Amino acid sequence: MGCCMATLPEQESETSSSLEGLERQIVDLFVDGVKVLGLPRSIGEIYGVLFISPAPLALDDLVEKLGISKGSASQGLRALKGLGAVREVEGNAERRTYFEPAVDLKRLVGGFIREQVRPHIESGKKKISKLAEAAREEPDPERRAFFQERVERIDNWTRRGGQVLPLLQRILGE
Amino acid sequence: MGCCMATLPEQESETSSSLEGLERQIVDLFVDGVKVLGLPRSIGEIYGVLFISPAPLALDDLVEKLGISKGSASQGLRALKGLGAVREVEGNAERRTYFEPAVDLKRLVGGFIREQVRPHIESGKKKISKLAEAAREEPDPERRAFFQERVERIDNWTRRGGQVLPLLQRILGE
DNA sequence: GCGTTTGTTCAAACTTTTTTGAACAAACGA
DNA sequence: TCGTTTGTTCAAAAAAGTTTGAACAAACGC
Repeated sequence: MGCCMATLPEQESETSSSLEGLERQIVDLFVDGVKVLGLPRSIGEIYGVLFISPAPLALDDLVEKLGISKGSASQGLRALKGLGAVREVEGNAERRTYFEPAVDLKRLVGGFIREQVRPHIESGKKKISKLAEAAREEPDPERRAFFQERVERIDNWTRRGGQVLPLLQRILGE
Repeated sequence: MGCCMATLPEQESETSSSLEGLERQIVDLFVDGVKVLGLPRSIGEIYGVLFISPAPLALDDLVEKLGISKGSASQGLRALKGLGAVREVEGNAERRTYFEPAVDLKRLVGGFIREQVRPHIESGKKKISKLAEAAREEPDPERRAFFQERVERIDNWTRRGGQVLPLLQRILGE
């Protein structure tokens, strides 16, 4: 795609963001959304602007629309790419790269699980096996039984968690 | 971004706490766990100590074991009660109140969804209906169609999210 | 009443996370 | 080659979030 589409000369710049009604509302919604997921506000802002933009946007568009620094925009885009929530638009002749949002829930949820959830489950598994070992070493038999029951319970939790994730993705994927 | 990229720093907590091996490991595990859920570390510490304690504990026990302030312990317990993750032990003759952890996953997940997830979904619904209205007011027909498609998509996401939650609870409840 | 124990509150101190912005590098055309 | 455009990096500043601790209140026994 050539340049910046039909929407045109964007009114006055300056003084932070130049978002108009609907855009502002969408951005706020996504900011809330990513906060719930424990991600920084700039991630929500960037995704929001891309989500409601009729055409792909470049880094500088985000800087201007949101009134954030280039550094923020760059890092935010990197994170969103990592989550699979944003992709670079292929095959535009220009030098600068344009981005568009991934908009299907399956992909978004999948990326979040892959990047934010799985790593914690993995590292948790290691810790749990160390726990089981520690519990076995308790000398008092009554306390040992109690500890082992508790460790076993945690182990069950993570096992069930691991089962739920693929199911979740399947359901959301339709 | 404390959250967006790969693995965690795995910090050991260190303070004037009197936790011994297994307790320490459990507490660290829960600290990591609640961090993933976006809750403060003291919540994880308190729940962890209660979880691995063979007998209920009172506020001052937590203060001593964890080396945290009374204020932290008080606030942490309040939050955990709100989540349904901890309950007061009934019918002990003493003046001080003792606490024990809720240990079934269904209850824990249910509390988290009720306290941390649902409120956001609710407030999101209101925002979405405002969004739909704003989209309808776009004069340009092409842009209007695009905006409406996007708003509709968000609406679908939340609808599906709302469907998944009870399902999740049912699966984890066994 | 008084002193003690138990727990809560909330402003200030502290900690952690996020954002900024200036320096840098790479790609391109002239 | 050089100047311009585009984007990245990272130390430091700012913002956000958490914990502390001293003041306060409530419940109890004496």
